[in-house]
Amino acid sequence: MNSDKNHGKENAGGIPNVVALIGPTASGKTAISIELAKLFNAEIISCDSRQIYKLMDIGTAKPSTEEMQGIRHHLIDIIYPDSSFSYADFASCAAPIIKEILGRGKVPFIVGGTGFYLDGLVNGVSAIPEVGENKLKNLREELELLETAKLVSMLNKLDPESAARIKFNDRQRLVRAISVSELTGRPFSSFKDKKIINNNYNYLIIGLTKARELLYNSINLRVEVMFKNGLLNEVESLLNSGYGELAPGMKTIGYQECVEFFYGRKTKDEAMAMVKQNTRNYAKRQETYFKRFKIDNWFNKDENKSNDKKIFERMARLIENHIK
RNA sequence: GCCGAGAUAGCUCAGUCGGUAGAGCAACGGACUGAAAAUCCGUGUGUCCACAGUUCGAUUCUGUGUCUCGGCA
Repeated sequence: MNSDKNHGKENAGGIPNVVALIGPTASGKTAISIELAKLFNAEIISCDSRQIYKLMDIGTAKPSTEEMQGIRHHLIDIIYPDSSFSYADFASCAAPIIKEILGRGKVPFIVGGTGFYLDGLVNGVSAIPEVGENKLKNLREELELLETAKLVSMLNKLDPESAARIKFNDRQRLVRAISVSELTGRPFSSFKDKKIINNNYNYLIIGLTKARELLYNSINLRVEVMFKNGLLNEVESLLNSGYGELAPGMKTIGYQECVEFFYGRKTKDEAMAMVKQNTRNYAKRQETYFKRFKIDNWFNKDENKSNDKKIFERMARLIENHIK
């Protein structure tokens, strides 16, 4: 899967170059990204839907200040766990930051595991008009009370195309499609054209992963370390601060299971086992999503430390060719 | 040692009034237009513990053995 192929682009028309590193959780992105950032005078834009949350450090494997080694990181710690942050929010926040970084003569380096976020930035998001957050929220809450069959028949009337495409049990997508159709007066499926939010940068996307079994081992180990480092305390203090299980930020692997423990629905061991299990399942979903980027710059880490060095060097060469 | 219960998919178990079997979880694969660490979909051959008996046919009934878990000693 690894490739030495030269991806340096001619960059005609002066389109600015941006580098992105994706990979499943626990693949080792953080450490290598900081080393690469040091080498290329880059600033990192986190592409991680959980590290955006303040007060959630241990369970999101957020890099500490020491780990960052002076490399500037963006889009970490930007909201509290009671707010949500959509992929469109990510695209519209990241675009101006990329511009700023380029303005400083530095390399914008997007790093993270939220493929959907990167997708929105690179391929654009749909231009759905603002309908008012409260209206949307109220309608959504109303719809969530309805039976699935009812939702399906509603969507069939409003937008048969979406109804045909959305899987029958996928209530989240049914509710979304109905609310957009209803509030905009246009079928949801009519918004499928994507709009590029930024200035259409020239992206180099690099992937970092591990063989499945090794990845699962790393995940299991990382979860144990999180518990040792006080994940339960972190969750307890979030609960004490009023962030309950319904807060968007708390719908996070590692947090939801610990909440179950504090509510007496699970033992500590069960909670930890569930965190491991859910993280493994999540990593698999991430890998499926990454396939849509159709990149051939994938690197497989293994247990051999000397290969880490080779991977670093190959990535560095790719980046060098891309940004020159 | 005796009495009872059990042995079926990687795990927990259901089932077959005798015609070689199926759920949940795991695993694997997939989808993804503002919740994405979210949400949802698809994929089930496994000496049905072993041996013998009955039977056209046994994973199913009978016997013996082995192992596991209870209880009593």
